[in-house]
Amino acid sequence: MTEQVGPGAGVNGLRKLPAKLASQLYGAAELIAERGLDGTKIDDIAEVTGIPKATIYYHLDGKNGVLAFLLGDLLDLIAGEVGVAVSADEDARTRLEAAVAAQLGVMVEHPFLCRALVGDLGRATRLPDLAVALRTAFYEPIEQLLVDGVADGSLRQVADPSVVAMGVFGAITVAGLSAAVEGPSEDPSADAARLAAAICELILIGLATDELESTS
Amino acid sequence: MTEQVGPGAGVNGLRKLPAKLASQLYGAAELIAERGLDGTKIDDIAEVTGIPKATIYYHLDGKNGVLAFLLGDLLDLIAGEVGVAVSADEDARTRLEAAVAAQLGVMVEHPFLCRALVGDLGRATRLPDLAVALRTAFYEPIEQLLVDGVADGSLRQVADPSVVAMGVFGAITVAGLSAAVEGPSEDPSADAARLAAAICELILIGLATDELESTS
DNA sequence: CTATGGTTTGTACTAGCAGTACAACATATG
DNA sequence: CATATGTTGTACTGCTAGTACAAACCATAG
Repeated sequence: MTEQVGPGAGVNGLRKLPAKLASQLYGAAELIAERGLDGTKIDDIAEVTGIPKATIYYHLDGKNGVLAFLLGDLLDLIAGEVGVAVSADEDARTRLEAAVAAQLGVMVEHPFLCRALVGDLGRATRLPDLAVALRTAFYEPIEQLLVDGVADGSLRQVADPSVVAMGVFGAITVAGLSAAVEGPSEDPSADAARLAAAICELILIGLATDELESTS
Repeated sequence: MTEQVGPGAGVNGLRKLPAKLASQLYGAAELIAERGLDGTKIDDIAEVTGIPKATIYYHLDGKNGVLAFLLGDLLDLIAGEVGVAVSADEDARTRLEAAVAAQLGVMVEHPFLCRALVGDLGRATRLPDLAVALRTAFYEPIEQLLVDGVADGSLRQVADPSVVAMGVFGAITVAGLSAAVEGPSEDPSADAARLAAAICELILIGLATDELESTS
């Protein structure tokens, strides 16, 4: 309905955006995080970023374009960091711990983008590129690690791997999101480490005491 | 900014809505789930529900009112079912399993409402009632169970309870959401049971194999 | 200096939709 | 029947996303 095959650039109008404009655009993240994309007028974005409305429209595909640009960046960042963690030369369990830390690290460092992401999740998933990027950045690495872990013996075989992977993904992401909502952290890396430790504890050794281990 | 102290009814205009209209309104859930609230015109809602626009505005506070009504219902439902599970006469671990099952059960049975909820999460959290209801329905029961579990010895003491509670909440919710996005299930109760089993396995006994249990 | 082609920006305009106003009508209740 | 409460169609207002376009701006090459 909305976009077909953008003439030159990617699927949106982005990707060739001059560095200067890109950096200015980040100024809109907080606004969008606070009010949601719909509560944010294009003219407001123009004002806080200092980029005139006409220029925004020249490069980007309107409001959605702005969101797509910002979130696309965040997702690339996460995918990158997590990718490094995942492809280290360790057993899967260790890499899983590293991946958790990596994802939470990026999230804690970019609270506004994270909040914009949750707040406009619906719209984001309706932007085809972003839907894919979301999956790639967040979900797939975890899924892969669970498989690897079974192979190398560092993680347990579970009955329903895809549901478990989704659960792990949810645990990490919601923890990160809730931290982002609290507002910018004073010591991001410490905060991220704290979150990562708690989540790893949860997903690796669980909450049960060492008595009966039967489930059902 | 938006609303102050609604004259008569709750904070929105809802709660006294005639049963007939209420049931008709549910017809809008699928639409909103699919397109997001912003992609949905009030006139569309009027058409699919069969309730004339003027009538909608007579009872409800516009589009947000519709969303608030639908999600408020869902949240009450979840809070109810989970509440029953949580207050049973069992150890905390068993109640946690029941609560997981209860929450997932309701979610699987109302996929469209769930999708509407995620899709417009931003807006939902910006509607004061809903923000509270969200917390009450989803997060608080879990938090409480973790505390109880430590007290009665059925769950482990963790270093950072609030982060862990958030993680548990995320695991459950994201699993349920992802099931909702797949579309309506053919056998909701079986599906819910499958999800619940997987999530309980994850959060209770974790993924690590029984070797070294040190976390860093 | 001048021509050419991309970029930048102000201004004015169009179109679509949320929300409102209001009058006519319906239904119930005493 | 009278009054109150709910129901609905119709017409209107106001806001804002997005577009059109022309005038500047800036580079590079000749």
